[in-house]
Amino acid sequence: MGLGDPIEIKFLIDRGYVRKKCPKCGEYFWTLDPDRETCGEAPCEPYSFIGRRISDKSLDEVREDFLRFMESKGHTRIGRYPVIARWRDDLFLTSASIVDFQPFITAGLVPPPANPLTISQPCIRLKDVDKVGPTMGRHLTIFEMMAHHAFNSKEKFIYWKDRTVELFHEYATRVLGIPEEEIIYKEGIWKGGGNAGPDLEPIVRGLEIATLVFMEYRGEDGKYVPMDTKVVDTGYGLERITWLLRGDPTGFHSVYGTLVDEFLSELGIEQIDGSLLNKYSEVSSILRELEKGERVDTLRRKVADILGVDFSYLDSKIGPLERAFALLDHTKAIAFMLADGLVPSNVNEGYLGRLLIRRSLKILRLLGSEIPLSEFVAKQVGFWSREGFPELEDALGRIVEITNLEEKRYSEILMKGEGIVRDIVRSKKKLKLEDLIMLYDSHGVPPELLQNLANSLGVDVEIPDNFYELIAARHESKKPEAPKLPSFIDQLDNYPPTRLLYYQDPYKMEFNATVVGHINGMVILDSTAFYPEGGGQPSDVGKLIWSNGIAEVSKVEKYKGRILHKVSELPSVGERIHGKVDEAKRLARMRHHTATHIILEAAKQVLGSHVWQWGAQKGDEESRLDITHYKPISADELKEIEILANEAVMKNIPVRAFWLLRTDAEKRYGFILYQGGVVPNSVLRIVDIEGFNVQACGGTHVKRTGDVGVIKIWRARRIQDGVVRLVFSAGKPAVKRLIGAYSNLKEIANELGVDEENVAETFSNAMKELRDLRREVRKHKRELEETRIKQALSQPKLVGNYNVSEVELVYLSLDDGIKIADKLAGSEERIIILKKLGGNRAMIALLVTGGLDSRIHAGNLVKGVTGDLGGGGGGNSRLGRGSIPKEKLARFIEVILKRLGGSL
RNA sequence: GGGCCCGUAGCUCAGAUGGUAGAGCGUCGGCUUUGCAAGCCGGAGGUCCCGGGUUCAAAUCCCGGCGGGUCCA
Repeated sequence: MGLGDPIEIKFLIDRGYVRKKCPKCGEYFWTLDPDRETCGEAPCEPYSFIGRRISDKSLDEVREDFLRFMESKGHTRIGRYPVIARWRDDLFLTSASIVDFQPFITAGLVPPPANPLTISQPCIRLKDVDKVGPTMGRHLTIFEMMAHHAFNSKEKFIYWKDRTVELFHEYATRVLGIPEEEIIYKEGIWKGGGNAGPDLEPIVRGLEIATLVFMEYRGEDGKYVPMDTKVVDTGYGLERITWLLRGDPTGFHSVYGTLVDEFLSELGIEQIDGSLLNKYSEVSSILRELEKGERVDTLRRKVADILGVDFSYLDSKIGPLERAFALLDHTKAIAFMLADGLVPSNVNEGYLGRLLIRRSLKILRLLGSEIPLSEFVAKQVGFWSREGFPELEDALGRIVEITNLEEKRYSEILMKGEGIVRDIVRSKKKLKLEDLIMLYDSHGVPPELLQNLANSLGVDVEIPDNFYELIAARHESKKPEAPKLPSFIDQLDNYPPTRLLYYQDPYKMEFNATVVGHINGMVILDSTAFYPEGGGQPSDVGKLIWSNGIAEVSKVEKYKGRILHKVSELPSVGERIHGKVDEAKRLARMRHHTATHIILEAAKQVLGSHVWQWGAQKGDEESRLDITHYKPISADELKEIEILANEAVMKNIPVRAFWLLRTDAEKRYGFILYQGGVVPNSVLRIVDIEGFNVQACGGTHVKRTGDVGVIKIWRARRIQDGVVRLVFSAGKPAVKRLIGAYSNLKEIANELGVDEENVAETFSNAMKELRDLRREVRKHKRELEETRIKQALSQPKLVGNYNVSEVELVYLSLDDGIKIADKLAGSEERIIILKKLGGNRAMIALLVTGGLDSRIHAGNLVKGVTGDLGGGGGGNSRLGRGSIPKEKLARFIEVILKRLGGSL
């Protein structure tokens, strides 16, 4: 059976279901009613559940009923995973329950935490973010996917298609109370994450409430081939099911209950007539144009037509509601993301968080609300803490703080944007598309928010429909190339995997081994103590020594379990060698590596659980650790982190490294393991600083924290939004630099004549004094120079018809001299020559005042004369300046005076 | 990771084509006013982020660094 074949479920056939084809959408479906025409799903048919209540269960109750039912059918209930997909490097957010188990469990490489299992997983999807609100609850960015999963391997079969459909069927009829004849099963094909399989989508009263996927193929060379593990991947939309049961006017009423009214009254939006909203919801379900990218108001016009109501009336009623609904959804998503440790940023998942926060702020502004966003988010925290997620409450303080910081930053950006718009309008009298693009692209100001401002400045702004596509087009760039595998990668299979001595004993620096082969000028041994580059730890260097040779090892790499040593000389295959790792370097790196784990933990304890390792690089003298944090680390916090880290050192805690099966490790320690990135293995190496910190890590570590020695953090600086880099040293280099720094300090203290404790204060006093003195000196210089210039002006030489004065500046720069001379000359007709000697050149300026410049062009005059004298110059008609060799100065004056005299 | 923008007085920012560093707000002093809101006059306040280069001459042009912002994936 292949993809696209009819999906024949014995269970359904036995119950009398027949297969039909929907004339509207062309899809195949199964129904108990032989006379049924269409597949029953919107838009082929409108919703028929609105206003028809089956039960009034809340979201929380529906969730609990589901999980209990699946437990009664032999499933083990497991807790939710974070909405940030920490265990994956190909996804930022958890977008489906199956995401929790990919890729290792679905591929059969790692056993699942339980089998079969049931879960209700909060998921976030930003793909349909524009539709949240307008579709009255069909689309949400955050929703819960309830699921039961079974992982069928060759060794162990759990259940497959029939049982899956049977489970759904019993749940729908017995637990939810839906009459059997109302359930329609639509056939489909599901693809995602490299896997595929047929699926059945149960439809009830126009709404698809679940997807039952039978994952049995994986993509290979453009074709789908059967998988060894067949996975039952179901997804039950908790929000949709609750909506269906309650028959509320919109999905938001079902999900958010009392919050809907609270939000509306806070926002000052009036309630809308319930029956109109019911009708709007029903009709909107059949208009799928929106999902094809049609504009919202086009959709609304059509609905107004169908309902026979005035468009502008409908628009004024529904518009604000839609925004409030979107705000309900976004603020819930924000609460979950921040609670799960997301730090807003301009990159990665941090950017997705910021996107939702900014969208919400934009909504608030468009609604004219001045209530801080954090108040709405805090309401969500309170609400969902009571509705099954008590863990949100613990993060409330941080959630509010981050939201407020983001709001503050956003208003700053908008204010800046307004200023830029005013400037543009003032100078160009219009706002062009390229200005809008610049504003958004460089400053983050969305054009929608500029319309009011622009109108008030009397300028039209037209935002093209494809504005954001234009932005995207500007950023089209080629995708980063996949990391290149070395050409010899296939030859590696000819050699046995290397035994890794550095894991058996990280302190073993000398060893004996046999050469098993060469590749590309690099040596493969049967075993080695050389650590290859990886996990931010640079590769070891050292020596290989054999009977009649010796070679420097300059670099060590690891591919497919084989370790390659780059050497200066090749020992022949079969040769017994003695290896010596550069011990000093290796020990320094081990200390730095363990110190990295210690500092990370200290930072988490001081700053909060949102702190996550972003990247790290170990060195010999200095290492760095980048962590996520939403504001700069203060000096006090940094001290606290340092003290905590050094206390961990002094406690001399044992550091243990061992291997664990991935699932067991996750169960035992959680996803906090994946600090250094996701390890793509089914077995993880765990580095455990007992009772302090645990991480999955492939590096070499010291035996006890005491071996790290002193930890000193040199500086903390933001390397990008939401990420702070800590630069530190551990052990010897830390001690060396501390000693050096202290002796420097002493020297300065000596110089200042105070003891070390008072250096900072004394120095800042001295600086202040220096500033004051400088100011005073400049004042005096100015006064002295001014009297000299005054004197020169009072005794001008008459050259031709001009009053010419000549001054050599002693105290001031040429610029300052010009200023003073110009001021003193006032409106009198004067020609002033200023000279300033420096090095072996003379700088000169010729100032022409009182309108004389209509007859003499100072710049040209200077340019001509200096040019003849081996210098250069220029300027405008009032002021000419230039420079010449010092010894030509007298000649310069002579020529200038001659020309002034003769130029009549 | 890639692109773009920015760094000038305490703050917000001007400073085409290189040639005497400015404005508004704030601050200080004075005047006007019964007082307040405010108005008028005057003063102080600058390592033009740092370092190189080009040039007779760089806030301005070029290169590098540091710092900030923003967009995209």
